[in-house]
Amino acid sequence: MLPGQNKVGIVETNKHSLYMKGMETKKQSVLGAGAYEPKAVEQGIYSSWEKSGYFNPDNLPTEKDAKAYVVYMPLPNVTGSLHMGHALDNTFQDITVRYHRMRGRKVLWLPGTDHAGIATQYVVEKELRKQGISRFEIGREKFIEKVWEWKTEYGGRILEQLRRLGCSADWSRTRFTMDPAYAKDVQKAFIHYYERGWLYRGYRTVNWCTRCATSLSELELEYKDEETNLWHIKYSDEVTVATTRPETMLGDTAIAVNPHDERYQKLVGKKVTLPITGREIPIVADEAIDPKFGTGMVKVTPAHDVLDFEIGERHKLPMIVVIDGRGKMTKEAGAYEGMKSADARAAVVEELTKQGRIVKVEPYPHRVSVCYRCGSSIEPTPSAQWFLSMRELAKLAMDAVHSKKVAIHPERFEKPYFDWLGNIRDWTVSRQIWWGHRIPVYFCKNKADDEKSFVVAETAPKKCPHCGTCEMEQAPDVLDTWFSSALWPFAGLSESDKEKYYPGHTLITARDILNLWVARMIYSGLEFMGTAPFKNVLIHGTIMTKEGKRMSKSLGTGIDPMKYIEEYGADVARFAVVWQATGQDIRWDETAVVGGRKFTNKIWNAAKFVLGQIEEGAMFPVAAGALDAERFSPADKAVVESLSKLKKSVAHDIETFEFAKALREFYDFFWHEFCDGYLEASKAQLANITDAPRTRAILMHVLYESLVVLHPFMPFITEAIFDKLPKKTNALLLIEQWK
RNA sequence: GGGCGUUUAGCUCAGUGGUAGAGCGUCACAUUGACAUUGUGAAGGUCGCAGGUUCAAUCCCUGCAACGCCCACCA
Repeated sequence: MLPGQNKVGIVETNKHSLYMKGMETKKQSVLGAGAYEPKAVEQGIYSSWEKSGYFNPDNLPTEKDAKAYVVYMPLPNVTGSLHMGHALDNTFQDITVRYHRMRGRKVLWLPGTDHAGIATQYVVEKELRKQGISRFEIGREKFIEKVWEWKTEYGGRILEQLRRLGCSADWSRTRFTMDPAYAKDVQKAFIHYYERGWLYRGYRTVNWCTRCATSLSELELEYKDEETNLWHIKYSDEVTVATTRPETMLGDTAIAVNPHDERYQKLVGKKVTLPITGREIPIVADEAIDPKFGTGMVKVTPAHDVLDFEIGERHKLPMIVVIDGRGKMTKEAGAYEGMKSADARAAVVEELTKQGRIVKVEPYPHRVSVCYRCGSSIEPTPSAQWFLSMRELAKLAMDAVHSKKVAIHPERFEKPYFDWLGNIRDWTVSRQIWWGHRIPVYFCKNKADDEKSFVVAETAPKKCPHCGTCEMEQAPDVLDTWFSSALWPFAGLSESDKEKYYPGHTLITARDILNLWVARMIYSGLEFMGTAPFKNVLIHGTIMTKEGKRMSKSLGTGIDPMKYIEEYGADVARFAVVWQATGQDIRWDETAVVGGRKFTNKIWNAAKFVLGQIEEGAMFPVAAGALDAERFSPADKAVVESLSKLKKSVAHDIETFEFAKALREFYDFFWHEFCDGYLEASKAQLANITDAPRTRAILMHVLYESLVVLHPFMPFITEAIFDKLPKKTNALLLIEQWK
């Protein structure tokens, strides 16, 4: 029973009221006299849903041949807490999931969390640092223990928040990407790729975060604008290069020019002396050089620039490492050893200036790459890493979308998808952090220097095939977090579920992880399961501040959806989000929350009115025959027809992912046609003895159908009202069938 | 350098080849009435700018501008 509710309350007689005539003995609405109070009922309703077991498709009272409808939840990071993006994303998912459950499908919404390697390690390291502990002091094993502790304590928070939002995911199947069964699939995938010859080890210049001390893939980089200089440095009378990074010249092993650049063709094959170090380096010709930029001559530092590394490979240039993995100058940097690279830059410029070699300094706006997790600058650094060849996998992913086996909505997002896959480079999948899936690779201890003395296997071989004596040692690297999340649609399922609940139907997410995650799930599904993991990808808008700025916790521009849930209830938060989510990016507007609040009030009061009119013994839903269409008044006819049109339209909208449109249509119907129009008209009809029974039936009919149609959007208030309807069974609106 | 998106009422946004719409806000009136978290009504828009197609353009085409986002191995 709701607070403020009064089961025995009697409606006061009202002599001035026409429609109340003859109804003095009617009971007050079972919804009581008070306003709707979401805070008082939402948690209770949610737990009755959970207790019912109907979030689990295996418990649904579906027809034998009911088709499965599966949605894989985009994995929130264990470090995360609910933000507006999650609220939008998960409300959309919940709408589709609740809708299809009501349409009789066997619905599974699979939830889980991602171990989020770098992000989580970063958070826990920060926690430890507060206690004055560095991860190196306590060592790998102990550190990982700490992360697990942290995960146990905080990792479930976001899932709790999703419950508060009303998400009807099957929590009994919740997976964490480092659960043993999941880890098994990750290992298998690694070994599978290795056996196919697509996964290989290489020593290359890769993107390296100097703070996290690990490699990163290109999708894990972010960019920051920086004002720097383009220094023109004269190496000799004939050779002047332009660079933004003078300190790396200490590691130069060539000068490159475009082969068609007539100015410099005669220099190709000659040598030049590198200032400061005095080393002689060759001048080579390479197509990658743009003759129009700078002087048309480029210093080549294969160890500290990804493009230069490739030039180096083509011309078999040596690599000289002058900056280490922590961003400090190495022994190779001579006098600059031990300096931070930024300081070395200043020192090198100073020295070159002294030597009169700086011939020009131009201010140069530049974009530098930074780590997407910690924001530290990226230092390209050579290291031994594992790479996944993307040629075949990218083809699988492209074909799936070209053939429309996977449809991306809106279609324009196909372009960035194809652009990325079409120009893809091999994926650096190894990371030098501790928190994550350790790669299933074992090295021979006795031939530690031999890059080829390893075995790829699920467990350490009993006997080392390389030396025959050692116990092999597992490689220290872990996998890129996205390597494991790419497997989510099947690795998140038990073996028997893989048969029943793969593939899914629609993946709903924001555009920022289209390639990082969605593309990788598509080819992983195709490679390992033989089918794409879903038929549709829905990319929704991004929620920004009202000023059009990105919502970000660190900038203090974020708005916490929990605030609205706590203050006005989940339905209002969901309403506000969906109301605004028309497809474009959203500039968050508080007035949508106001609208939602007013709307819940409207629904509650309309229901109160209808329930106050029904007679003893009346039952929901109304039998079709009771509607007596023959005798419909124009108002009756209008509302019944509108409702039936609305129902079709909302169903269509949900199936085509037009959630905002659906909600607005419902809003217009319910508020204006039903409340402003029919409810008012009904008052006169109820006062007339011949019209009253039919009118009551229509009121009941419209209320019932409205609850059904609105439930996917605003599940709590609709369930709260449904609960009070006199009806034959005690079933939940959650599984009421939308017919 | 390339691509994409947006530009409509005071604010946030829908929308359509033929009198321009919503939410919120504003103003007036209504108050024992399911609901004042309300009702009725009103004010408020050369639909970014310039061309073009058309009988007709806010909508289609071209160009421009502003804002935003993404991609790129021009150092």
